[in-house]
Amino acid sequence: MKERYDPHHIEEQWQRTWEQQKLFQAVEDPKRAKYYLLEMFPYPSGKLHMGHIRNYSIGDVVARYKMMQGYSVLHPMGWDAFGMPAENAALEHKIHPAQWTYDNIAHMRSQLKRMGFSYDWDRELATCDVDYYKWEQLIFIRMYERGLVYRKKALVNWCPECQTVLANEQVEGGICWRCHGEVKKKELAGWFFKITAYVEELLEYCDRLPGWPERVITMQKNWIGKSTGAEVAFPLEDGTGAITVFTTRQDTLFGATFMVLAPEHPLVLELCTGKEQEAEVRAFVERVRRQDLIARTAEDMEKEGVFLGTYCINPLTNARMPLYTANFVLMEYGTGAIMAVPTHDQRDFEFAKKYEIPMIVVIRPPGETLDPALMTEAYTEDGVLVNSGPFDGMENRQAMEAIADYLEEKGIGTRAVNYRLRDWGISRQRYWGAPIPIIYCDRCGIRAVREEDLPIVLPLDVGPKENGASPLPDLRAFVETTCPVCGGAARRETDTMDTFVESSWYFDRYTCPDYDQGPLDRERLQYWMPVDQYIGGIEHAILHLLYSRFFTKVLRDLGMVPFDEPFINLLTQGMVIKDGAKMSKSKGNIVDPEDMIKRYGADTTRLFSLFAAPPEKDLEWQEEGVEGGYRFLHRVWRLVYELRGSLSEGPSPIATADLPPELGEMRHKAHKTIKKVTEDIDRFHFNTAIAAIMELVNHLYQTKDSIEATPRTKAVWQEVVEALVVLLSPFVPHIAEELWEALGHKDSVIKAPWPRYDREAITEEEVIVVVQVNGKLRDRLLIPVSAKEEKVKEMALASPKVRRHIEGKEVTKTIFVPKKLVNIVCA
RNA sequence: GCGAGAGUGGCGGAACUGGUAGACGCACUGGACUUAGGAUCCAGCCCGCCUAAAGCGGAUGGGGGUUCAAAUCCCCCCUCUCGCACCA
Repeated sequence: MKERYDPHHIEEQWQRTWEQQKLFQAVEDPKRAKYYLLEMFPYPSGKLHMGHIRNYSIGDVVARYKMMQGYSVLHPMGWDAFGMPAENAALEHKIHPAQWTYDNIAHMRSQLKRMGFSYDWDRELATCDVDYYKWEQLIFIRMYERGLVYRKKALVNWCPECQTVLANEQVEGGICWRCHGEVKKKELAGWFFKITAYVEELLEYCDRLPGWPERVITMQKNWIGKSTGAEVAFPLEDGTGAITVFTTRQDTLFGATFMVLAPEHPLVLELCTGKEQEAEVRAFVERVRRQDLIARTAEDMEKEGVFLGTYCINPLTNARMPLYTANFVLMEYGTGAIMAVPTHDQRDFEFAKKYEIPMIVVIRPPGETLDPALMTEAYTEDGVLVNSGPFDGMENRQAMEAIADYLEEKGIGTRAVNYRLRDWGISRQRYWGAPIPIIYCDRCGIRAVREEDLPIVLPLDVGPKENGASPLPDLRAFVETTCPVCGGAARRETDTMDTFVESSWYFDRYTCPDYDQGPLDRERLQYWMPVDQYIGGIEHAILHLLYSRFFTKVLRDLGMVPFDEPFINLLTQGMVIKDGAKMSKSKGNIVDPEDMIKRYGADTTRLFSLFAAPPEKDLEWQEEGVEGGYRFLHRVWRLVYELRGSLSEGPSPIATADLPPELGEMRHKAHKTIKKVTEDIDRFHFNTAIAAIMELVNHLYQTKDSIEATPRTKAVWQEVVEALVVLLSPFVPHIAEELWEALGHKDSVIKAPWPRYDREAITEEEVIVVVQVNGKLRDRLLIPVSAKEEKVKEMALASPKVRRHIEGKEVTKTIFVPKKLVNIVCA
């Protein structure tokens, strides 16, 4: 054993050993309980960043810990390898996206290996491999057959920068999630996954995911955005039809005084045609359409609209209601038309004030009356109905039900449910993605590729065009094909799939990455899935996590997977921060993991990222803190080095009972540490687990020189130092292996069973009992645990420090908490 | 505006179900060893009174409450972070 700890000397050596011995190979062993630990796979952007290091260090602790506990562990790694950056790099560096991607994968793979993560590399997959995406194409076809995929022309989110369509989930406040550019609206045909077919189940199962963070669940529920109310038909005055609206406030129906249609609503132009307002309406619609998305949905956007020159009839009051079109009504939600109740909806109120539309109060606040002329804002709270015919005097909550019943009876409307969730648009007008397996035939229409004709291989002999556009539409060899039905000439779809499709099922494929009879090998899938613990960033709270849940349900209904939800437990780790801001190139506050490894080694890098903050919180990267971790590892090394002569050769049984006090104390401390570290890892408190190990090391330093080396001492030292090394191993595996070997072991430390604490060793014989007078700490007493309540109270009262404070006072009460405290209350 | 979470030393953070506030680490200060040390070891390190110690008092964003006892529970307020945001 070397005198000094030298991480560079040992780390790569152990990494080679692990690889050669295939120590982390996952095996489907029916005799053992399985544990599937998964971290979100990375996009191969070039090199690892600190966020990756943190994510994967957290995962590795859990994986190694579970392995040592005897679980059969699956801990895989792979690459989310399709996507835009590869195309950008292609243009910038004149390199093919595939080349760029595979180069990056090679580099990042070596970085991951250099960190010593316990992956089963035999299961590695890259989503841009045909062997992966061909199965995705098969799933697409199955979904198409079931009507879960459809094509439609729609007003979609278009990112001019990325030159592609984005799904709703991929637009954050009008900004592209990837390039942060402004998103426009554009009319375009594309393919959609019918995620709305599963909306109820996705919502319902939110409450059956107790292992997920509350806030992720909340975000998903909000995104799904279920609201219940009614659809009501308002007949047009001229009898030519009706306008249907969705409302959650049917209790305010008697107060609806006008109607508003979204500018994109198909009836807008039809209704104003031939009216004197026509020109004005057309101009308004044009103007709103040109407004960009962000401005139009901004909160402070002035509400404006124009009268269509037409009226509806309120089916309950028979009142005439003018029809408007206005910028604040969205075509995407509900029916694209609303009934407006200015007295009880703030938006309608503002609009009505501006255009001087009549207002009728229909809900009276408790003990008050409202005068529309005097109102300065809408009254949106609960109350009692007025001006509502037969419903007058009813509580509005009840009126919601009563009026819904009434509408259904009269055939005017029905109860209805609305969701914000829209179908998932998956067409991307990009090259570097999985081709959508569809063929257009002039005679037979749109046809799915036949299963036996799969895969539709993405041609690699072309790349993005000079202007960034996809080369596929111009590539005759790709586009020109034959119709699977009539055999005549036909064209291929040239859009590729959203890369979120790949990441929606990769975790399933890890269970059987070599399976060639279909997407998934049921037997192996059944053994491993669902994922026991998933770890990744909060930024996927909706996107990837919602899509994956949806996909799981689809695959279940296609008979491919036998479960409802993919991830039992989810841990969302915080960001890595430097100088108070997220690490980013533009801020210039990047710490490159590569530098950290060069300077301190992988173990120190891992140690700091686990010690500096609990996983779910943001982590501030501090160089001094890293130094501290490095120092600690040196300290551990030196401890083992100095004790190397005082250790026994083999294990020998030890009983706490007959040990001299300082040895008993040492065992006591060691076993308490085992307990603490085990409990802390179980609840992901890695920072306090490491702190506990540090305390043990400090204790050993304090006692080591005062203990004589007798055979019995050696046995205790051996036990304690072994425990120390084993406890450290999930966090800093390389140094642990080296020390484990120095302790005389032939097998890897990962083969050592996770230690169990000895109940007897952690039993306290004496405890410190705190004595308070009127809740203030006055003394601490060392008291045998066996001491009875009366005895302890007696001792407390006898303490001079206590007596000083109760002198001359009357003791009214004494609180006794066994093994903890005595509180003497006096007047 | 709505929803969620968080405010603890100079800093990162501890404190599981109310029971010693500040574990552990960083930074800082002093000492030892040393040719030297930014290596290592030991000690100190919330604030105030006091030369110091003992002692006493104060302290977990602010204010109030419950309790023998509150960082922890309840109410009000302030600040910050995140998510949603004209969703009818």
